[in-house]
Amino acid sequence: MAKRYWLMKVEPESYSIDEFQRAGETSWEGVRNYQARNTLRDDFQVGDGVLFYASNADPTGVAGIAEVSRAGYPDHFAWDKKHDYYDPKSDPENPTWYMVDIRFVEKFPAVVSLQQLKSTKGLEDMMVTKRGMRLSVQPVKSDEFKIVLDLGRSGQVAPPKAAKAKAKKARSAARKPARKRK
DNA sequence: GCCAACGTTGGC
DNA sequence: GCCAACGTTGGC
Repeated sequence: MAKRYWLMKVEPESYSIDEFQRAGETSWEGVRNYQARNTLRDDFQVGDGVLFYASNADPTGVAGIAEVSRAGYPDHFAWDKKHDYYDPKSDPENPTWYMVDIRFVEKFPAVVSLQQLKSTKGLEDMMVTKRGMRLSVQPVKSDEFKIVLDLGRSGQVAPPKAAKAKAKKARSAARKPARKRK
């Protein structure tokens, strides 16, 4: 099987690239979305490349690189009643949720911001650049991985605020009326 | 099986 | 903190 590439999201508040670098390796538990579960369980292979993406961060974006060090295995945190990730639906005989392990590879000199990803040629199809994309484990094409890797290693900084303001304006223009809610 | 309500994600 | 987008739940 050819090497594949993934993007994994995490909020620095729960796990930062610096913590990851110090630890060297970490388990990746707590994914509670079926689509992401399927990917972890069925598609992750040892040696696959991972873009470590910091969400709700400053700046939000790809902070570095990891590699898969253990393929999908049952998320045992789902069976721990006292744990936040506890889920009574998951049966040890037939686990609902899966996790993987990843190993730290490198931290970029500067985060490749979401804004940069959106404005870089060749990354137009990356899922993470799509509005409203919440999937926490996403496939990445090898070409895309390469582009992000080059950007990250170059240490190029994010574009000026003007670009952000422009993007924001375009977004609100596209916004539809809110759904009615009680 | 529909769909409104709800809870969560996540950019800003 | 705001709020749009999304996934899940549950009444029918």
